[in-house]
Amino acid sequence: MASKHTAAPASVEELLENCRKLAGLTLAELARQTQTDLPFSPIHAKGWVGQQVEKFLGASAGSKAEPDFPNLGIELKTLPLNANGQPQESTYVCHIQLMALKKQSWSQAWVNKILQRVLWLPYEASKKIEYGKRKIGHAILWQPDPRQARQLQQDWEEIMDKLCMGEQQQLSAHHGQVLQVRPKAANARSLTQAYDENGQLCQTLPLGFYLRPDFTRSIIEQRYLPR
DNA sequence: TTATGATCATCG
DNA sequence: CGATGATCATAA
Repeated sequence: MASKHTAAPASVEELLENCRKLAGLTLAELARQTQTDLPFSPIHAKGWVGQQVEKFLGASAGSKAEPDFPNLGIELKTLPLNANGQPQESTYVCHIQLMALKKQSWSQAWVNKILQRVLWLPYEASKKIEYGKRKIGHAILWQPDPRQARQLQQDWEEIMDKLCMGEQQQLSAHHGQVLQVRPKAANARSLTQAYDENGQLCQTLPLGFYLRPDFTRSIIEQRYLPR
């Protein structure tokens, strides 16, 4: 379903070429490209940049069982940068299905599949810059290096161990070196079902996986290392 | 309601 | 003042 969307790119090259067209654009120019208006109040349009970039690049929207570019196996993530050119916030990766987390292996984990190939698209998010004048940067097609892969798997296994034991109440964003678990909900009153320590159904906060800012920081810094 | 896109705002 | 927990918008 891509009625209002650009056609999905057929190749990585095509996708990267489209990214080059985005590089340097301001958010106001992006809005023109996607035939949208800049949000009246950015505070009430938190996901706006990500959604417009999806539209521009022809990512599949609202899909839940596939990466943004299913044929390429690539996940798209916009990466807001602060005034110092660094990620300030954690990056949401995916929802955690608390009712279906039995006996998953890291290699089969949805969060792992998403993170196999990520197209990072950094952009200026400093509030010192007027919203419409913030610029989009150069895309980075990334795959975790061995060390990063190890860190991710380690955190995931620690987290999943607790979740599988029904200990989601004892989990917090404090766990995990690079991958963390945090609430992912409309608000603190929206609950979802899960099993508690005794295997009994209970109501709990919906959770999601997030990447810590230090981790995404290291990803964009990799680009400046000699190869 | 669940999942996507995220940032906000308070607290330690 | 950075990180955690809370919150906002939208699609299906």
